[in-house]
Amino acid sequence: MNTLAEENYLKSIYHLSLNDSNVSTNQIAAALNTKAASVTDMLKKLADKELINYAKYQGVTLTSAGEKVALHIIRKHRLWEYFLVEKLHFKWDEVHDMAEEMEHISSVELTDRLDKFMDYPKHDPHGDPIPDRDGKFKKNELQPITALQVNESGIISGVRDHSALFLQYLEKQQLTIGKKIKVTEIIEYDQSMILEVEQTKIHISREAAKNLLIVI
Amino acid sequence: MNTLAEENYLKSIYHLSLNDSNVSTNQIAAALNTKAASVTDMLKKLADKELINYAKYQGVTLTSAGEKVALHIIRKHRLWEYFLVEKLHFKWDEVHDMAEEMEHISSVELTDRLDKFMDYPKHDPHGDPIPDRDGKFKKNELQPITALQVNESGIISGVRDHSALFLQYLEKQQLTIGKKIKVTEIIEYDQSMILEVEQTKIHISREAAKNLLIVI
DNA sequence: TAAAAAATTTAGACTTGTCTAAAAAATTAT
DNA sequence: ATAATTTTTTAGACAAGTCTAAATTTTTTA
Ligand SMILES: [Mn+2]
Ligand SMILES: [Mn+2]
Ligand SMILES: [Mn+2]
Ligand SMILES: [Mn+2]
Repeated sequence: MNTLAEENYLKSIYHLSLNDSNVSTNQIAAALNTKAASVTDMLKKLADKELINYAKYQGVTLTSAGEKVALHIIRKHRLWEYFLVEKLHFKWDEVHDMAEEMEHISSVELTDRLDKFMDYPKHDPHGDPIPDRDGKFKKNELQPITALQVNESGIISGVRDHSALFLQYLEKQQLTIGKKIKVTEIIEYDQSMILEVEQTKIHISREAAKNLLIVI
Repeated sequence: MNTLAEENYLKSIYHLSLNDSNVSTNQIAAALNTKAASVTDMLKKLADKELINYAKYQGVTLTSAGEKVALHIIRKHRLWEYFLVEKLHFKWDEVHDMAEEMEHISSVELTDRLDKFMDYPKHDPHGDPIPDRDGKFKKNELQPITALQVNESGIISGVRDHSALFLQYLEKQQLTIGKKIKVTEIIEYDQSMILEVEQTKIHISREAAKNLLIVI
């Protein structure tokens, strides 16, 4: 059906589309660790297959066929991440690269049975929503904790940075999905925040705070 | 490390080696549904990587490095087949093609944890032994039921033909792994066999009998 | 609004894995 | 032991996906 490379391009375009409605060649090249010239070549192929809308120099958007493919890959990625953490007991910072391979396993029946086996999880280990077999999911209404004032609270529900380094840092600070946090102080000098999590106080930089998402 | 194509070649060479010590170019081409010329090209690459012993026109054998790679792929193939049948409740004739994709998932840690998750199964759904992480496994001492005389018994433990058609046929006849069978009659005319399985009599052709393996 | 800078595309090349057709080697038959 | 047949390898080509360098277009700056 679609090649591995095509699938990876569609997935990247989907993710980049969440921030910018038109995705540029250079953005895709950066995301996929490749060169702009290679991206241009692939965009022509994807446009021929009517998976993207592409006009030279104008950037791209996914067609609804392309979005469907992208969401199916993302569904598989997140289901396998959930499997790896919940069934095989990997840590949340260990599963992304494995899921990058597993998301390309093609069987739809397998995907649906995996979903059932795990009792239809709604979110992956990083708090990202898992699309159902039709590609539908509830959009997370998450905010960075920098949106909170002193004495306001929220529940940790996602991350903006998925790097192993950040995830490990959060784990060490007990700042994991589902934990309730309260802002006890915002340091005026550098806007860093002091949080209360399960009776302990934790000091995090504004940089980290921007990447930690909560539901209020 | 090794490409998907390289892995498939090594696996085929391993399987063919079980019947013939030296594997020919044409045998590999037939097994992989490709052309002899393509095989020759790949054999040169695998020989350069010291995964096979290859001398022009002489056929090939795996080096011990090559065998190690092949056994690791086969380990993954059989573990995933077991997973698909035991955890996701697929039928034994449905899992092979999915496992052909899943066997290329690279993480060794994932493979070992999957093994543990399923409590270290020794055989896949078709009765084939699952190599451990060092590539070791007990060689099955199986015989086709054609080796039995009238009134002799055995336990169904494997198949020689893995096609969905044969597996579905066996399933329908209740001839599944673990069942005890007794030969009640061998028809002189065509050597077909009448078996007793759980109080019922089943008539199978010699052709089918040759592909059904038992332990005595 | 014209020049400079940045982004994007084109041109041409390379790698992997495949193919067909032709040549060479090995095997089988007479 | 030679001829015929089969097997295997070589030669040359092609598609997918990538790259560098050069050309083109768009955007920014002055
Ligand atoms: Mn991930
Ligand atoms: Mn994730
Ligand atoms: Mn199989
Ligand atoms: Mn099997």
